Parts: sequence; C-alpha cells; structure tokens
Amino acid sequence: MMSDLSIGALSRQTGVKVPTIRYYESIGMLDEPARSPGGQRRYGAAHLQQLRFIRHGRDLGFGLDDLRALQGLSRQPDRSCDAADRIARQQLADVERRLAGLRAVRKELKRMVAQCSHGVVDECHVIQTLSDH
Amino acid sequence: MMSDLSIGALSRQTGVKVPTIRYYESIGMLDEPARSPGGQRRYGAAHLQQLRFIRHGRDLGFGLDDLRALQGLSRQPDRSCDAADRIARQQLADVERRLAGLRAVRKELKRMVAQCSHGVVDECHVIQTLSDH
DNA sequence: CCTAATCCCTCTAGCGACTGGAGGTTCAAG
DNA sequence: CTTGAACCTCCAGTCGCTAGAGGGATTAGG
Repeated sequence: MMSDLSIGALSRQTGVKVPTIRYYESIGMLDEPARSPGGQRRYGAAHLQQLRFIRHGRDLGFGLDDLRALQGLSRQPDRSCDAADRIARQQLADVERRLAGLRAVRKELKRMVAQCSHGVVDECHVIQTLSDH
Repeated sequence: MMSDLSIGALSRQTGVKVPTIRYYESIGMLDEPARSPGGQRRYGAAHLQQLRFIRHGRDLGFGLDDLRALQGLSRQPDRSCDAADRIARQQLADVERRLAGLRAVRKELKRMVAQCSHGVVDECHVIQTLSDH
C-alpha cells in the first residue's frame, strides 16, 4: 500500500491544486508528508484519503474548521457521532438559507433583465432598479 | 435638499457599516464627501443615492467592479444600456449556476444527515460520505 | 463655559481560502 | 550527462470587508 506520490501526482489524483495542498499542510489540515532525499514531498495512501476527505467536504461547503473537527472525530471511531451530525445539520441549514437568498436574488435579476428595453441608459431598468429603494 | 449626514447617520440610513463606507471611499467606489471644520465626513443626498445603489447591487451579488461599471454607465444617460444588460445577464447566469450547485449540495447533505443512525463515529454516514469517493 | 459621553479620525492588521510569482533546486527520461 | 519539467521556499495579492489601537471632534446637559 505504499503509493509514494509526488505533490503533482497527488494533485492530479484529487483535483486539488498544488499550492492549495501546500497551503493545507501549512495550516495543519493535511499531515506533513515524508520527504525525498532532495527535500520533495512524498505522499502515501493515507494522505490521499485525507485530502479526498477535505476536497469532498469543501465541495459540500464545509469550512476548514468544520472539516478539522470532522477529521478529528473520524480518528476516534468509538465516540458518538452526534457532533458530526450537528455540524452536518448546521451546514444543511446554512445551505438552505443561501438557497433562499439566491432564489430571491434570481427573481429580482430576472425582472431587471426582462424589463430592459435595450434603449438608452436613462430609461434602463437595470440601472433604475439599482438606483431605486 | 441639503442633508449633511455624518458617517454614522449615513450608515443608519443605508444599513452599510461605518468602516465599510470608509472602505468604499478608499477604493474609489464612493465619492469623497466634504469635511466638517474638524475633519469629519459630511455627506449629502447624492452620496446617499450612491451608497444605496452600491448596497442594493451588493445584495444582488454584483462584485464591486461590476458596480463601478454600472455606476459609470448611470452617469452617461445617453449611452446604450447594452453593457448594463450584459452585466446583469452575466450575474443572473452566475446565480443560476450557484443555485444548481447548491441544490446538488443540499441533496447530498440531506442524504448524509438522514442516514445518520446516531451511533458511533465508526458507522456514521456523515463521516463515511466524506471519506468515500 | 465645562464636562462627559458619544461619535469620529487615521492607520494597520486580520479574516477565509486560496492563488500567483520570483528565484532557485531536484528529479526522471533519454 | 543533459535537459526540461516538476519541485522547493517565501512573499504578496485576491475579495470584501472587519476590528482594534490610540487619538481628536462634536454635542447635550448642567
């Protein structure tokens, strides 16, 4: 199970950019890897796992702090998963809120765009809508 | 129509925080106001208008660069509003994309949360979902 | 007119989560 | 052994604010 990936290979495997991987390491999100004789990073299967975990979590909108907490939990398999559940529910609530906000925004933008008569700025609904209120 | 607002009053009128108003001025989004003898900012009706424009635009998710462009257009009432229309349509497209992304995210989060059996971490779907893929 | 409370000033640094560049070193293929 | 890609570190920048330190201005009450 010794994969021994370079940072570029790890990047390709996970879709996380190289500078981002180094950034994660620098803030303690990703374990420090071994180094080649020349000082280059060499990652193993565990790092691949860990980075995929982070990537997936980020895609779901979790903050790095949340992911750190979830990572911590996943290393203690015997504890109750209530904390994990709470974090996920909070994230869901957050997403619902953002969805509601975005739907409202979309509605107003649609109105703006639909009413644009393609004339001059002076009578443009796009500008007018922003100026009003 | 001489309003003569202090920065705090302007903040209350628009819902934009005081440091944010100063920030807008510093990056050239908001015209520099007159000053009191003691050096404090004194705003007029035009500033109120301008800041409401920015506020509303930000609420709709426009970036400050876009708003700068739209502001520029609104000062040239004779020009075609195609540019404004393009910016607004782009913003709408962006919002639609984010909505689609968020809906997908919500779906997965819901699945995660629904399957949580409230047992131990080892068999928690929240953690497992993140680890998988 | 004086005082106290509240507001305001500038300047600097920090947030989250990266992203990019400069300038130099190491690796792997041929 | 050479070459070119990939890697290294360090620093600065992005976006849109937000917060704090350490001071000066304004204003309402007594």
